[in-house]
Amino acid sequence: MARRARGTSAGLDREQIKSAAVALVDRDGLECFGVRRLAEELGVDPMSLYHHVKGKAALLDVVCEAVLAEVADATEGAPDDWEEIARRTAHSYRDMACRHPRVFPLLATRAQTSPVAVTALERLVSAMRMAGLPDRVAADAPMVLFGFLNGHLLASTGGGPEGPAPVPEFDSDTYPGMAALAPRWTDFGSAEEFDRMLDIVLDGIRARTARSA
Amino acid sequence: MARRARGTSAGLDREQIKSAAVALVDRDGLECFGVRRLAEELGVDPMSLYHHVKGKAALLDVVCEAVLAEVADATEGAPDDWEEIARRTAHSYRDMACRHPRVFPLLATRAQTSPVAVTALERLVSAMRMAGLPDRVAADAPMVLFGFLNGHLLASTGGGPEGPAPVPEFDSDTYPGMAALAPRWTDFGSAEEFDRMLDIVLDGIRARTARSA
DNA sequence: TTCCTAAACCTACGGCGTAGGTTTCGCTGG
DNA sequence: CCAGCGAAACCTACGCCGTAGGTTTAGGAA
Repeated sequence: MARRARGTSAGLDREQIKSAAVALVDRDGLECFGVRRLAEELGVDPMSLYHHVKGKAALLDVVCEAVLAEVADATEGAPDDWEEIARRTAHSYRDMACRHPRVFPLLATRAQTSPVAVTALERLVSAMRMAGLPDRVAADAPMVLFGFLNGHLLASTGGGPEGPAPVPEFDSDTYPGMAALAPRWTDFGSAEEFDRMLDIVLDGIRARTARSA
Repeated sequence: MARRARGTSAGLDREQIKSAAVALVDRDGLECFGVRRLAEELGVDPMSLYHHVKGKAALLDVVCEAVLAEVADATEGAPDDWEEIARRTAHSYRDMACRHPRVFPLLATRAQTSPVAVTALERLVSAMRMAGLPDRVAADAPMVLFGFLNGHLLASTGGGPEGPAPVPEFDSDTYPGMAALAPRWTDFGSAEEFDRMLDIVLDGIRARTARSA
């Protein structure tokens, strides 16, 4: 890397740092991510980054914020059907996870209270209440949904673009049930599997609504 | 720490290392965990650990294995009702997560193919098939269940014994639905909330079973 | 023109994981 | 009884890491 004279501007700004950070995590993973690596990527002294971002933790926050923003407008112009909104949100969230499998563990681990996350929740929650779902269900449902989404996508993206580890074989003597079902798991991580599971979760919300009515 | 002469035995063994590692992560968290720290805790040279465990990654594997073993015999002597098995497994899993909130992110992030995990799954899956659930549902259901468990417990333990961050307040103008439901979220992370959500998931599995019949 | 500030760079520190080498204890075969 | 050998410990050293604190300079404000 060509060195820069001391007072010379490197033209750094937050936006540039943000996209470089996302690209770096996408390419090399969280393990390798660091201030020095990112600085090298940008052709800049590591310490220069501290003028724009507080430190490594703040950099990771920025990365989260960036990928979460991609999922923001999933329900733009959708009907007011809460189930349709839930489906679109879930799909949009999954698409993001597939685009950034190495960033996703960061999202699932941290509590999401950023405006974009809250806005998406608000859209879903208000549609549910509008449809007459009891508050109890409308409050629990999004938690179940995002619990499932985070857990499943964490497993099915496997923290990398190689996708999840293939389901192993099971000894049919000690694990007869597992061995019998193994063929059903060959599509682990696929869109079809995701849709089936999402159906189960939404079925649950609907059933719970019916019960409490 | 008192130094030991070079050939003197420190009486290290895998079991001792394992429990010390779990205790260290429980106390100080994953961030601070490291070979040197653990060695200091054991009153031992860092390099001595390498005689028993391959390295840091293997240490974390050992920690996972240890806490997962705690959840092994949750369904000992349970009836063959798949729903009861699912409930017991879920509760036992949650108890473990609450006991080791700082270890849990490790579990949720890695694919679980260890014998104890497979055994627990086998118990659930075979009960489902015995009860006449279609293979399609019996295959999907555990994935939904553990997806939900991992995602929700990750969020509700918040990676530390302080529990999750309290749900923030919402501006009732921009987020009317969220603001209205906020009182319902004050028990976030509680056992009651967990049971309600588990009910929703099990409702979903039951509903899906009914539909495919 | 002069000065100030923002943004860059440089140096240095303590901590990390771990590769490779050295020392000593305790067992075991002769 | 003792030679030798392997296991288990220790020590040194290397190259990373995050970042605190200091220095330099370009460019705008007075």
